[in-house]
Amino acid sequence: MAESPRFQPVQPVRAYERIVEQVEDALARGDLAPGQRLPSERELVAQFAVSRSTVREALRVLESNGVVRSRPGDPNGPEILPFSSTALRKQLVRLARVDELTLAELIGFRMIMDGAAIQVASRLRTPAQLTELTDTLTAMRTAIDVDFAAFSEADLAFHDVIARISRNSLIETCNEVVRGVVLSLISNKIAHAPNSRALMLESLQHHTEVVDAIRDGDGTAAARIARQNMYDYYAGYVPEAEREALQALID
Amino acid sequence: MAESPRFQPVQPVRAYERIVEQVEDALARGDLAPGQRLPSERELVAQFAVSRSTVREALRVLESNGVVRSRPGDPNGPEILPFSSTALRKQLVRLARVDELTLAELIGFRMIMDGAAIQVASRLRTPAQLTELTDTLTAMRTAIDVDFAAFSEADLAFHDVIARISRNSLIETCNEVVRGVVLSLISNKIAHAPNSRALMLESLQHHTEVVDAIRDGDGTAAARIARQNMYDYYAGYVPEAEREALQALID
DNA sequence: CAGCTGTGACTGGTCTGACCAGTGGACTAG
DNA sequence: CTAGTCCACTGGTCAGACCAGTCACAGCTG
Repeated sequence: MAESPRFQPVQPVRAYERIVEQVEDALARGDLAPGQRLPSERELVAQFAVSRSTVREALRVLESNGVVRSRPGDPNGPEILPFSSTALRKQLVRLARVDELTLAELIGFRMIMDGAAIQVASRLRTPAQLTELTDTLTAMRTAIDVDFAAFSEADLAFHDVIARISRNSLIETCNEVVRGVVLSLISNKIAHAPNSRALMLESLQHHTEVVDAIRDGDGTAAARIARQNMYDYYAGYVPEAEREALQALID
Repeated sequence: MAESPRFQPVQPVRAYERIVEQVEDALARGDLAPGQRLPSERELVAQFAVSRSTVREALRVLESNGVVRSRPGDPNGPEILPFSSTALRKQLVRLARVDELTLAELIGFRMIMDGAAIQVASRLRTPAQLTELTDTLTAMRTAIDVDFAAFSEADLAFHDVIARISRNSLIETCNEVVRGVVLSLISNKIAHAPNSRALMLESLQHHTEVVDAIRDGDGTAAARIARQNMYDYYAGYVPEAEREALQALID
């Protein structure tokens, strides 16, 4: 033989995988859209010509991936869900536990992403978007007197506006996911919330400085301030030995 | 009643979910480690006191999440897998399709992450690590004469060293995942590989400039060069209207 | 007529038991 | 000690059954 073709290792394809594949392809092609319904399990049994066990295994995988949701008794069948970052977060949490991701790595990640989003935003922002930012600042200010939860919500809204301005939803999705992981790690390790009002005031001050820098159009400064703020906020939870890598992110 | 406690919406917990939960908890606690084996399905039926269907649905979910792998006939039972970014990538690909993530967003993400890693690396690098970097450069140079695949491999090794120096494996994991998504998107849309040798030479030149900047300890410059290089490399695939957001990342 | 209620046809969740092709370790023959 | 055979066991799939829950609708009540 002239040349042995490079063969690929082959593993058996299970029936339920073909079903998952077909559903995901239909979703990618647009034949299936969020909000639509899948036929009932027994109907799928007929369409795919397999047993109900097989259909159910496929549905369990799709459900675990956040593609569909089944509810018993629902005559409309399983529902196609809109994308949510839940599954992404789940994988990241797993990565954090199994691969021994440190808190410092997660915070460093957020410092990078948040700083970058603000840098882009200060370049691309329109005057209207700038006032939108200042509006969220006032919303944060009033939320301080209400509740810590309300303040968190206003904070989220702020970052949401930043993400919209920077025209990169991936950044914001990652930010949100990692933020959730960080919070869960911290609340697992440390019972905190000491003097939350002072924290909120400080955070508001920081955000105000960032918006000022964005107004000036100085993206580098805005990003530096944002990273510094996040460092100040979280560094207390990070072992001293790992702080150096975070400080290196600030200049 | 004095104050109505805030009730949580409740959804039924299915039996297979409890099984998944128990396995993942055992993994998080360290009672189960990659390489170990789960009991066989029929043994699990006895231990969890449920039917085989239920056990199998749990195993399908775990398998879909990259936690275990079942092989028919294996008397040792399902294998606990080490973490791999495959599941993470799967979710990201889904995000890209369903949430209409643009190529520009993905590339912007990589510009940010890669630049940040290089910035940290130029601050933290030891002399030994610096020579390690130059070593990978020479490896890339020799790989050019071999194969494009070999060059890609050397390129990956370079970024691996960067990640190690910057002490943040999350950055590198995300980089790798997004890189895979970008490549799949590009190869789907464009049949390319024109004059690959010139591309490799140019890429090598860029990497050399980055290492020079790292040697000088100028993190800002190193990061800018890296981002500029990535922009040059990918901008051709991005619609002009979306390039502005990428350019804003470069300064 | 509007509004409530009871009912029944369906849903998904779980179980039982069965068959098959394939695997790998133990056992045997050399 | 090695090479080959064999068989207990594995996971993949199927068929059929039961249950609790949901929802649409017919029919009743005011």
